[in-house]
Amino acid sequence: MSRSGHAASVKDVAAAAGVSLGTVSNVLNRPERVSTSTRERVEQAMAELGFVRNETARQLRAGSSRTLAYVMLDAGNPFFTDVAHGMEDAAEDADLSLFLCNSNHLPEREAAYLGRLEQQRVQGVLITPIDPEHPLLEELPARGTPVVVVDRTRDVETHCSVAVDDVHGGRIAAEHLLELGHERIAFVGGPEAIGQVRDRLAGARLAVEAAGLPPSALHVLTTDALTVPQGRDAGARLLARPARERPTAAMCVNDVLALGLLQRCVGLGLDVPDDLAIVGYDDIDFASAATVPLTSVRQPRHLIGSKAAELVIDEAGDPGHHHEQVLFTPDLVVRASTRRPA
Amino acid sequence: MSRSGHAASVKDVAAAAGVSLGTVSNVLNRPERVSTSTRERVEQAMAELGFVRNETARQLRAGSSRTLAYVMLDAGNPFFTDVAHGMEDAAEDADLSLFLCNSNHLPEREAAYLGRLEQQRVQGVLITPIDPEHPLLEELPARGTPVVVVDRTRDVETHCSVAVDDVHGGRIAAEHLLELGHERIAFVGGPEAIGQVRDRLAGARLAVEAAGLPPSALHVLTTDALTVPQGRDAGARLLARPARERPTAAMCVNDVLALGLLQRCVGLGLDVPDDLAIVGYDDIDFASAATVPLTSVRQPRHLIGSKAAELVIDEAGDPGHHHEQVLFTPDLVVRASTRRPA
DNA sequence: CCTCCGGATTGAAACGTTACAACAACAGAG
DNA sequence: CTCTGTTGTTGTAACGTTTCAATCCGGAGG
Repeated sequence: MSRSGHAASVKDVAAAAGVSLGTVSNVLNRPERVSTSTRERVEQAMAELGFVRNETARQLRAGSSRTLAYVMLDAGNPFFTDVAHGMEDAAEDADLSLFLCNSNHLPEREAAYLGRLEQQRVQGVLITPIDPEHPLLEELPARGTPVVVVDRTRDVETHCSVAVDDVHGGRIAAEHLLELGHERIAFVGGPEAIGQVRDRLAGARLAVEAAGLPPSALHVLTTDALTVPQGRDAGARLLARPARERPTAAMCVNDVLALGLLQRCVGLGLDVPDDLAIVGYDDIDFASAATVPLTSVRQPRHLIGSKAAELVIDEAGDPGHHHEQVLFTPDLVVRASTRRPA
Repeated sequence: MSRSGHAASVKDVAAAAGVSLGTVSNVLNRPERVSTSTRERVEQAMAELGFVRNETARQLRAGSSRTLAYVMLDAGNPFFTDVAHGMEDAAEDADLSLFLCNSNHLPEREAAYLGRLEQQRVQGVLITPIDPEHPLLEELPARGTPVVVVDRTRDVETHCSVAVDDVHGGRIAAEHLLELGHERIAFVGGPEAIGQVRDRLAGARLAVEAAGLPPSALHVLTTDALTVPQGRDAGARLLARPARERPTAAMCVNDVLALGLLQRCVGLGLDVPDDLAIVGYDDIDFASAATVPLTSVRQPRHLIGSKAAELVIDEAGDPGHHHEQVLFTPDLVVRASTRRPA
């Protein structure tokens, strides 16, 4: 392969092989139409020149690209990387590439990525948006770029979405604690602006009500974010209460939060699960790797991703596509962090 | 914005605004050359038609794209996402987009991504390769696509690399334990095929030697991978030894491994750090969030990423670029998981 | 010997953008 | 009035690929 001047083009290959540029293209795209001898000659020329097809030009001519993109909310959260994993597998099956973009909770960055992706004419965009109401989420599909919303919902006609039933998830987490006999349960999470926080809380309330307990059985401990430090802080606030009226169990909106809570509580001398039972949410790998393995609500992460990718691929390819709102049901994984109250 | 037919092009905008297509291009690229009134007319037409610049065509004409890509080894490992973070920031400063690709330890997927990225003519590729000796890593730069190797090294003339001094990291981890007075230290990690495992072990051996202890003071516990389950397994093997000859401290190649080890040891009734001190490596967020916060070797993750991105940007832009092998020095973060032996 | 056929190959047009030389319009200087 | 700028606008030629109608050629059928 030569490094001379600029990258070799079909024209250069054609010249080197002594054929027309149309023939080179045929070798690339419809090899069966080319005689064996010329094909070999062309292939050799390509190898010698180190020819690399210019996807940009192909795409311009063809109008379509071979890539999907997932704009993720937080690449540092294992939940989202597992979702991305599912997408990758589906993309690979369809012979597409998946590019990951990390908005990292920054609205400007999210908008910038969406803009670039639309300009690049990607086949479709998967996104876990910072704000599901953002107008761009309607504009892209209106202009022809399919968008699938992942792990959020919005009942709107412009796109498909794949999410998980958070009310149900909150409910089964609370039910589990109630069945164990806990009657004072802390709900840890926030801010309430986040849809999942609201939904999971609503589910927990349903469970409390169904168990015939008063709403006050649920002690809401609001946090500023779903992070480890906020979990630690919630732990400190919990411990500040007199033991008599302190909840005997806590359910967290997030495993990450639960890990912070667990750390602080154990650090301050509480026994988990005997003094305080803890339920997390998401079932990230680190939840089962905690010193006291966490009971957690598991979401079908891989499936969320692969289903979302399938939807966006379908929308891009099938003119008769009709939008779909998929809702998966989470389940509970019981581990050592929950037990009957002492 | 109209959704009629196909996406609006500069030509459509020009027609709608009653100007030539060159003028539209000027509005886009050199607005100062256009009179205010025509500019406004063109801008209005663009808004009405929902014009989105076709980056593909721009790029074909310009020859250069506005994107970088990072082919990461394992998007589920927080270390790499933090590195990616640093790259994002540097890319944003240079007004480039960063696409993340997850090879996920699969050689075919890594090769597929490299191929597509080269075809897309990205400005540059950042990669933490599965195998630093892979021939593609030389071919891309030879054909004109800059490649920077991240968190691996290879003394070769074809590319820059950014890595961390693993021998030094292994050394300071071991020194810390030795200074605390530990004389039987387990080294947990593997397989040895991984360069970092070899280097960190070498560093640990240097420290032991410098402390005047025999090489046998270091008990090597080889694992099959750097994962939580492997850490648990190592813990079980450690505990199987009679207490008298059991190491009083362990240093792990990885925090993830260390978390598994911690979990199993505590689960089997050992006190950490009193019965067993543990040092991790990478200082991932979950290391400080563990029930017993982990002492760990910290690498400048963000800096690794931003430096790597700067190098690749420089190589892409500056014809006089000369390759550079950057080596950062890690440091130790002491937390509750290490203490003087009982 | 002419015609026709089918496979192999070619040449030109098109995709949407940008750059650039050329041009128009008009003002002010001489 | 002409000349010289200046300012704004236009038309056209690329960029590298794919597609498709047109052509070429050798051989089979009449």
